[in-house]
Amino acid sequence: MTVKATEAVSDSCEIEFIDAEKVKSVRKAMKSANAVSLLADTFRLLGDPTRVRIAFALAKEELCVCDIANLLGVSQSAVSHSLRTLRQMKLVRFRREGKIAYYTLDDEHIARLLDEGFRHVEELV
Amino acid sequence: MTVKATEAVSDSCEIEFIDAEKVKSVRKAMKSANAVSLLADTFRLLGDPTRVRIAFALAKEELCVCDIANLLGVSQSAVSHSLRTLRQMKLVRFRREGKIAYYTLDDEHIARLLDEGFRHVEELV
DNA sequence: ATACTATATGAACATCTGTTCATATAAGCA
DNA sequence: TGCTTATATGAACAGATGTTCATATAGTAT
Repeated sequence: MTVKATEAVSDSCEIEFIDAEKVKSVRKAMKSANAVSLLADTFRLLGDPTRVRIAFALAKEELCVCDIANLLGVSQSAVSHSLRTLRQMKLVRFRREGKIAYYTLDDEHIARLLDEGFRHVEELV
Repeated sequence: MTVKATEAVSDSCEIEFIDAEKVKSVRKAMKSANAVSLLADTFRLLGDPTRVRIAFALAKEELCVCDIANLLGVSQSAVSHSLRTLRQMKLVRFRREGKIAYYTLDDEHIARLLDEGFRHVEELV
């Protein structure tokens, strides 16, 4: 079902499209570059064992920086840097109580991402 | 509610724990290092705009390498490299039909990860 | 066989990322 | 005022990552 292309990329393949119909429908459903970029940023932040553990811990309990560091066996500085990037992408939020900063997940989507993700990897055995 | 610690990390904070109870309960719930590592790998793979778009496209339609490359405006080589890493983490699977390799998402978890993720970023406005 | 083509892959390169170290800030207490 | 401590952050460095380029492989057709 090879069909002529309307806008093929020169470097990709010689023939234009194998199935132009499917490509067209997917192109129509495709998310905006901005949404894709934000989502990739979100996943990239979670693409690190330390931050996965931080996020998982914060899904269970509100915790301060010090307790997170001790829980994970990671330096305070490393945790603080990680929390900053997580904060910038709105994955976590925090409140200050005197000297202590308490962090939690920012919304339920993140907790569900973790759940769904763990369900996936548990199938990998 | 500061309590004595049983196993604090020296480099993290001077005092041992702010709230040992919460830390203890989180520690009990914590996933294995292996599961965490696999999940971080999974997220890291999706932490790239090109691969997010590939995964999203494959959530909609089964597509060959050539059509993915044209759809995204990316070189065939880049797509093939990306598909390889996605394949290695069991995020996608493929079937061969003659010269052509058709790819799809490997399981429903990945599609749900994308959905949940997009729902999160859409709240970032 | 040869020619063509869809896909795969190794190497190289520039860019990005996570941690460490040192230091700064800010809050509580003497 | 000082002293202590919980957190934040900038700089730097080693290691990882995505793309490109060149080339290899595998399947079709002549």
